[in-house]
Amino acid sequence: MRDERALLERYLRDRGLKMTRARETVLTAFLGLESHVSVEAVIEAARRLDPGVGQATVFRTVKLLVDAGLAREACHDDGTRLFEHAYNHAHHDHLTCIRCGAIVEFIDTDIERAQEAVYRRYGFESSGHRLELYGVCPACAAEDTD
Amino acid sequence: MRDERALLERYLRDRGLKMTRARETVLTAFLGLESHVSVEAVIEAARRLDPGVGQATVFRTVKLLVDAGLAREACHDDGTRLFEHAYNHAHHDHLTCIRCGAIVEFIDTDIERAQEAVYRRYGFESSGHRLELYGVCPACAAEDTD
DNA sequence: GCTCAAATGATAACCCTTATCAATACATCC
DNA sequence: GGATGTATTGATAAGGGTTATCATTTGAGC
Ligand SMILES: [Zn+2]
Ligand SMILES: [Zn+2]
Ligand SMILES: [Zn+2]
Ligand SMILES: [Zn+2]
Repeated sequence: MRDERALLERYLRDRGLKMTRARETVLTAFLGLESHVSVEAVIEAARRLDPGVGQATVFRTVKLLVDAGLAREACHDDGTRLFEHAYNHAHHDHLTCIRCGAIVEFIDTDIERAQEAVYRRYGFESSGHRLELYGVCPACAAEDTD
Repeated sequence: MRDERALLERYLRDRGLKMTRARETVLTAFLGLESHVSVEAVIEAARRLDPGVGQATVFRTVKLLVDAGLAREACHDDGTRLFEHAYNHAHHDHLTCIRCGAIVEFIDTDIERAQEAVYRRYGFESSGHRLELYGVCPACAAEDTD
């Protein structure tokens, strides 16, 4: 939290932008939420801290957080974008339950390595990837057999 | 084309729906396009065949094609959904150039196998996945060095 | 042909996101 | 501390893609 705030302040200062109360509110709200949140969830959380914050400001600030390296866009499959913490939160992929929405974060070195091989095979320079595995989690599968 | 039409007719008949001129137009338009097309592209193609077709109908029909197994939703990263042919078009993943938008379709058995291992590791039942690799294609990379 | 439910197309509504803009808040420099 | 000038804010409107509404038309089966 200290670190994140310092990181944002530095990011802003470096490009002549200002650290404002609204931005502080949005940062605090975002950091207080669990990962994979919509902007709407951030808006609600921010307004619990300060009811007057405008939604346009939250959209703008979340974009700032992404640029500053504090947030990262995660899976967005239904038209709504989701964001997760990016600071001290290494790259990972997602395994999502199509029933209950549970999300498992995982990193698999075999997959990562094989992806690198695909880049080489086609002569592409890598600039990131998005991998979402969909399935039914153990809990939901157990309900099926009841 | 014969097969696809028969497939759609059967799908419709099986659930009391009707094969209409508009649906035939949309099917023909979609099949005549190369893969990874937006609904808007299908609308344009359909209206070249029959200017009177409504856009709502195209949206509805594309959804039907997906349900019937003739189309599949592909990558949609900017808010616009893309669709590709699904009949006689096996599963594959995508390698996309972030400069020119070129798309390479690939299938990598190592990746597929490693994904199965992830499902087993977390006890999930697999129901499909989406893998998009992003990078810079050889042509665009060559431009950079000019 | 007749009948009735399904389908159409024009339009409005919807959701998420971005642009506009006058009013305000911030950092810097006296 | 106070003035200055730009960045930021929040309310609102606009935007793009998609879906809902609904009177009218079309299709399949009898
Ligand atoms: Zn579940
Ligand atoms: Zn995550
Ligand atoms: Zn390229
Ligand atoms: Zn494809």
